[in-house]
Parts: sequence; structure tokens; C-alpha cells
Amino acid sequence: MAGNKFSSYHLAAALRREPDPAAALRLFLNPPASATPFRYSLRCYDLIISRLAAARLFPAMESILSRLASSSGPRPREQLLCRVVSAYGRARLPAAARRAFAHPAFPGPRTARALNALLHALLACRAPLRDLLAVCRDAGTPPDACTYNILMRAAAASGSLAHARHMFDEMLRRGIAPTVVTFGTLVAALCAAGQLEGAFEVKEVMVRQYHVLPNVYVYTSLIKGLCEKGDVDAAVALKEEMAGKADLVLDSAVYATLVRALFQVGRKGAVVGLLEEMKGSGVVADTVVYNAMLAGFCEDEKDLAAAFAVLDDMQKNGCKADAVSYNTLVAGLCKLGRWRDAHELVEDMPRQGCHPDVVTYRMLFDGMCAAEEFLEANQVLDEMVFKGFAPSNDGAQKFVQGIEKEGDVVLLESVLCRLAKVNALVPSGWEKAVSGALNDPTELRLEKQLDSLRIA
DNA sequence: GTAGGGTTAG
Repeated sequence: MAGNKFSSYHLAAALRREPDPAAALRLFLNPPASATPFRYSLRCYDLIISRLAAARLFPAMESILSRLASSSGPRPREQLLCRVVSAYGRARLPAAARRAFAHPAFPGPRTARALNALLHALLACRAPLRDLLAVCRDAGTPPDACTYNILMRAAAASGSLAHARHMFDEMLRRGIAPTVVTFGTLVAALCAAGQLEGAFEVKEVMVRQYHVLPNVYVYTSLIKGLCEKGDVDAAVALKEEMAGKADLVLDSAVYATLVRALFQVGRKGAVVGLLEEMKGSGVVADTVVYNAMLAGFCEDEKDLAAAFAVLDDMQKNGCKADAVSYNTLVAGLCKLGRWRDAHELVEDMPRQGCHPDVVTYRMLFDGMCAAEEFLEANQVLDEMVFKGFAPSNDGAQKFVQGIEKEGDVVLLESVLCRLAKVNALVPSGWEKAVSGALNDPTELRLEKQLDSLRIA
């Protein structure tokens, strides 16, 4: 490195230091004026693309990817491709995930790792199993155990245990050994379908026939399955079985499941003992456990005062409330008709370091509509649309009917216009509209629209 | 951040 000249090494360091992704982008595009021209290292590309992907600044990310594609330097690793594909999955942009998978910046052929990233992204977007199978066929990449695990989960998600079983059989035929994740997926699917006998059978067979021991994931699914059948005692007994196994460590998920179940069957008194046991065995009450209690007090006990006391406890114990915590409280308040309190709570969220998500807004909006407070709901809709969140179908429908009844034609028009903006009138229409622009840096005129749709 | 469980809506 020659003296103190600004090089790609310094740029990489500066990118790492910059907390704001937009500022990092500016830094990448316009390095300090003192810098002599230098070739961007792959490390710099990797850093900026990863950062933009995480921040969902997709148009900017795509333009850097194109630049990378046309540069003559070394090719990026597939790991970066996986990150881009996953980011599109999290943003629920399936078409963009597919295009990224085939992006020319990344040298082929694709490995199972990239294929699996795409499959998982599509699963997150609730693509049907047949779409996932078509992707596998077209990619021509040999599947691995992880591929089959994703396919099995997709099968279960579309309600077909038969297909999940079929995937399992196919996996065996192709000589791919099922892992503990495979069995965990099967058990979860069976439990979700209420087929407890089958689920417990898998637990036996995985040990006997495949020599794979059930882990805490398998047990937690079974515990939840038993709870849903109303057999909390059997669920607690299963937890005891776990506690007796040296290779298993009870975690907060197990306790959260049981806490929620105890509330549901009206045995909230038993929760105290459970929490003490937890403390005694060194399991920290985390957000998920507190959220289970919040849900118990809101949904089951309808005791909002107790729920807010739990929220205070969380803060006292250094446990940060997340969107699920607030959503539970908002739903509880709205169900009691206390939409004003719910509104106040939502407005306080950012100050508490938690941003409302789509569920928060939908619940508040629905709560106001249920109370026939359409003008208040209209204000919330404004904020939602600004952030790119669409109301639920039911909420939007009830709202439009309410506004119609009020007879304010101008307002109605503005409402329909805003609903159209977030495509709440024609579900999933907008992604098609922008599909051509995403991989084409010369055509970023839809950038603003996309930006307005990204989730903060 | 290639895969599985647990707390909120659907």
C-alpha cells in the first residue's frame, strides 16, 4: 500500500464504519476527492451490496450488481448471491429473487446452496410447491438434504402431508440421508395437522431406523401439538422427559409454549411455578416467553392491566419488547374497543425502539373500523400507505363501505387512490409492474415507488 | 442469511 493514498482497502474500512446504508452508498459511488483512481476490490462490492440488500435499497443494489457484472475483476462468491436472493425473499419479492438467482454477475453453475436460498425465498413468499419443484428442475443443480427439507416444508405449508412424505421417500431413493432437521420438519407438519400419533411415531422411527436423536426442536413441536389437543399435562410430562436427557437442553421456546397453553386452559396460577423452574434451570426469560404471557393476559384473561404490568417487567429485566409484544397489546386493546389507547401505544413504539410493522397497522386500522371510527382509520391509512403497508382485505373492505356510507365522495376517491397505491385493490399486482425494471439499471424510474414500498 | 421448534394477524 503506497503511503497514505486512499485505496480500495481504505474504502472497505470506511464502508464498514459507516452505519447508514445510504451514506455508505454515497461513499462507494464518490470516494474522497483525494483518492487517485483505483480498482474496486471484490470486498468493497461485497460490503456495499450486502449492506444495501439488508436495508432493502434494491434499486441501488441492482445498479451496483450490474456494475459488478460488467467489471473485469474477479467474480464474486456465491455466498453474496445467496444474501441477495434471501433479501428479496424477506421483502416478499419472488420475481426479483428468481432474477437475482440467474444474475450474470455470478459465475455458474449454481450450487445447491444458491438453489436452496432461492427455494427458501420462494417459500417465504408462499409460492406453491409446484413452483419450487419447477425451479429445481430448471436449475439442474443436484439437490441436497437441505433442498428436500425446504421442499417438505413447502408441501406441509400447502397442506399436503402426502407430498411431504413423498419428498421424504424420494430423498431416500436418491441416497440423501435425512437429518435431524428433516425429522423436525416432519414432526412439526404432523403436529400442525393434529396427527399426534404419527408425530410420535416419527420420533421413535428416527432413532430406531435412522439413528438420529430427537432434539429440542422435535420435542417443542410435540409439546405444542399436545397443548393444542388440550393435554397440557402430557405436554408437561414430555418436558420432564426432555429434562432427563443429558443431550438435551431446555430453552425458552419450550417454556413459552407451555406458558401460553396454561393460560389457554385457564391455569395461569401454574405459570408462576413454571417461571421459577425456568429461572432455577438457568433459562433466561426472553422476549418470546414474555410475549406468551402478554398473549395470555390479553387473549385469554382479557386483563390489560396485568398485560401492561408484564410489559413493565420486561423493561425492568432488560428484555426488549418487540413488534409481537406490541401487536399483542394493540389487538387486546382493540378487541375491548379501546382503539384510542391502542393508537397511543402505537405512536409511542418508535420512542421505545420498536417500529410498528404491517401487523401493527392492520390491527389498529381494523380496530378503528370495527368501532366505525372511519375518519381516525383514514389517518392511520395515510401513515400505512406512506410506509408501503397495505391493510388487510377485510379491513379495506369494511373501511371503504364505511366511507361510502358517510357519503363523502371526495374522501372516497382519495381512499381508493391510496389503496391502489399499495395495491390493496388488486392484490400482488405491483410486483409484475416493476419486474422489468429491477435488473435494468438504465430503467430505475420506478425507484421511488419501490422505495416507498420497502418496509422500514 | 441454504434447512427445522416457540410468542402476534391471516
